[in-house]
Amino acid sequence: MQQLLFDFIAKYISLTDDEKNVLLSLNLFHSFRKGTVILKEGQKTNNSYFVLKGCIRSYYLLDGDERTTAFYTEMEALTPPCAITNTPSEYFISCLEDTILTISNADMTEEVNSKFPKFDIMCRLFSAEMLAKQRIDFDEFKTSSPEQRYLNLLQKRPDLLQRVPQHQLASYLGITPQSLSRLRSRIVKK
Amino acid sequence: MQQLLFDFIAKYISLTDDEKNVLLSLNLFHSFRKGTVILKEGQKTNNSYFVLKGCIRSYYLLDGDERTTAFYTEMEALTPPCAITNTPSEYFISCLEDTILTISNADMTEEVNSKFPKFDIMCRLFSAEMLAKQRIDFDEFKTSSPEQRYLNLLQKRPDLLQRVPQHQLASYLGITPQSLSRLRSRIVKK
DNA sequence: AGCATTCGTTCACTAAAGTTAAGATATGGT
DNA sequence: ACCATATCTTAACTTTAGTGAACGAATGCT
Repeated sequence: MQQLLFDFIAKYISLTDDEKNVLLSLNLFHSFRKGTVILKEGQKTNNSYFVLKGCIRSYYLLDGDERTTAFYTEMEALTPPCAITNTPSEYFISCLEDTILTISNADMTEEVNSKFPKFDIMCRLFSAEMLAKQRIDFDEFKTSSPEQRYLNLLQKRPDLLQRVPQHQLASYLGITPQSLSRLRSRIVKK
Repeated sequence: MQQLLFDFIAKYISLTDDEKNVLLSLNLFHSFRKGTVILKEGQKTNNSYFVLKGCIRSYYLLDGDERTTAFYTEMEALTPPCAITNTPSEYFISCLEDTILTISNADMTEEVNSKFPKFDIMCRLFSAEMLAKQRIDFDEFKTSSPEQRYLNLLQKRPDLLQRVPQHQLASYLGITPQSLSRLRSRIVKK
């Protein structure tokens, strides 16, 4: 697991053994069983999560039912907006599978970044990259119909279709489970 | 204009006069007339834009018609995904109004950040903030109907309704101009 | 194994958005 | 002021999504 993290960081900056040891001393690694709710609505946190193995999912509870907005799998990072704005969380995060995460918070980030300023550089590069990715996702979502969005997902993240229950995929696509089921049978007919 | 920029930066880090002068020496400020296309599809750039005054808009050209995905107004920043991935742009950016921007690129960022490492900190904080904002926007978009999205926009960015032609707003909301017109008259009736 | 719950599909019906077209206004350029 | 173009609205029709309900299959629990 540690190596997975170091390999990921190596894409942005190179670490000395000293620096690696500082990271290891932070007790970043955490395991959760499938179904564990990591963050609840209304709860405050300034944690950031980085998925080493498994899958986590963010969802809102609106009118009594869940609205899934994102899935995070291997090598993807999630800092809940509430951690930035320092307000109670608007949504839940739970583990779709047995999952291993790193969990860090703003204080840890500040500490590491002040010891090793190049971490700021990595954070900046990684943030910019995530921002660009998310922008593209959002744009694609806006400019497509539900059917196109499903086909797009089929192409870009076929693993999700295997890992995720269909009703969660549906709300991720911005539609109801019934619509997704219909849409799928429509596609098969073609 | 310069003061607007410095005030904005001051929200994240404090600048010495020396540092301000370095920024001023970079020739960041640019004016454009309404309608000017700043970035074209297929074009490569690694520019980032920050709106000091006016409004710019990003849009795709799909099947011959424009699909607006975002508006950026005062104190909002845009780094096109193509500037991160170093690929040709998938979309256009144009000025909705007479607009004053700062334009910077990756080289300038690297140079300033290496001279004054605290810029990395500002970039990191600002990126994280934008990421959180965009995430919330995306989530709201996914979990709402077109009508709710319109009402939401009315609350959160009423200025846009004044500044932006309706057919551009429609595609920003992910619907056709006809649907927006219909939806509006539906709301008035209630 | 038995039971309850969750999940996916189907159906009938309703509501809303897409599409095509037409007409009315507004806008910009010369 | 004039014309061409862009913009907004309305309407009729088609397609698709939302809703509520029913059913069977799969899943999880004890």
